[in-house]
Amino acid sequence: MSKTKTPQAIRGTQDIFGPDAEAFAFVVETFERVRKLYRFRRVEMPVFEKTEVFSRAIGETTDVVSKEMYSFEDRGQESLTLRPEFTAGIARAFLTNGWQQHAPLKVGTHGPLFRYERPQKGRYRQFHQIDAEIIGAAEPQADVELLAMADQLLKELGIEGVTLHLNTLGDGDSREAWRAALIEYFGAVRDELSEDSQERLEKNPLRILDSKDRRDRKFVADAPKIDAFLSDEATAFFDAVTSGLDAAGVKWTRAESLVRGLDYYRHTAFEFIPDEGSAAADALGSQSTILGGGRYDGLMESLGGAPTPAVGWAAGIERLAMLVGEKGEAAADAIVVVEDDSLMTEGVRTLGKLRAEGFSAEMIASGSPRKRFDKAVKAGARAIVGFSMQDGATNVRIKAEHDMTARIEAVLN
RNA sequence: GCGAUCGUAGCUCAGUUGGUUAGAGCGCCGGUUUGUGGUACCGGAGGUCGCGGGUUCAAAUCCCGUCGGUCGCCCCA
Repeated sequence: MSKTKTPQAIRGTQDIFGPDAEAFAFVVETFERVRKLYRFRRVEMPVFEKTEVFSRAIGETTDVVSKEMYSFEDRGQESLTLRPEFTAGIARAFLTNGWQQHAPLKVGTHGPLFRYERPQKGRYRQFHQIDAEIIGAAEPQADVELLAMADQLLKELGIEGVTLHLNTLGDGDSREAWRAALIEYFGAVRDELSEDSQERLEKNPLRILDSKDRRDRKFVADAPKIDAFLSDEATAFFDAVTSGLDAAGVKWTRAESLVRGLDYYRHTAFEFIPDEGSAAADALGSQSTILGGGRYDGLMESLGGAPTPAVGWAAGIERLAMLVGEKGEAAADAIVVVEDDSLMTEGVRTLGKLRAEGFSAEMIASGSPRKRFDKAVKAGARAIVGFSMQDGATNVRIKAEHDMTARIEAVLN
């Protein structure tokens, strides 16, 4: 006789339950409410796409594409990939569904994403994001609206001690010129850089700017600044974004070394980051960004579409949930206690009536009859309806908060 | 991919330099007690000490491997 082994959950996945699940739901519900406030339309996207959707949109050389994707061949020998982010799929949908007709299109969504990474605090292999995008809007006003929405969301979630870090990467030409200057600057001191940054020099020199290594940091301060390479248009665009944010009452701070990891970003780049020493920073460990995004004017072309300006952001639901505090499960409006099994029918009938009247209700009718009422008391419902037998007659007892007693009686009669 | 650390009942943990049948609290189930109520007492179920090797007369305890958790690097939300 061999015992069947219980399969383990896959590494980096979570079974979210109890207070964590409540916090998760609170984040999603708040996002949905704010989304409607800002008139973003809801979209539901596929969880997987052709691999090229991501490899072309995000960039072959990025870590996400080169070593973190869950890719597989389906039965038709097509290479598919579990979405590591939302933006690429939404861009693909915009092109393949003719959503150009709705431009400027504001959409929001949320759901699971997949990245093959080493799990740690606030980082999972299947994780969840909320996501907002404005597609087909070249105006800086779009950036402002998107950021105002993010800012309000965080406020409504009750998250404090978080600041919007804002930067511009300029247009394509500005970005390339800056990149070349950075390679030249850091290349001159190559041997003094950290091993990681020597590698970044080849692959993604912008990344050296936010290296945590002390050996790199002393050079970062004097590195070429993007501002010196911005075209007049790019400067004007960024000015319009910042003055718009001020007008909208969104606090921000300039972060000259803020860059984004994915290739498609242009102009505005931003992250909401907990302030140093804040409770939020402690709660998040080394995962500092809770919401990040930017403008991705070049993305549509990489997918074979017409040039289409767009901005978007995404935020990790798990990370936000860690910051919203304990969310207890709500107590039941009523608990029906059947203290004698012969009264089960009465109990079931009453339970149905209560629920039909909009009371959240559950029944306790198992275990030791004498302990059932105590269980209900412990569960902390707003009202308890007890059915018991006394001298051969049915006895109904209601223990409830003041106004509840009358309301429950009204339902029972 | 790299590094650190941990893995004993459902949960939180104890288990002395390796040495009888591995323990506690909480929770769960049952009984008694109380009786308009979250009481107290008694009893019970529940563990191949993550898994696999090794050392030893003897391993929860030491060694190796592996899987998993946690935290950090990288990367990112």
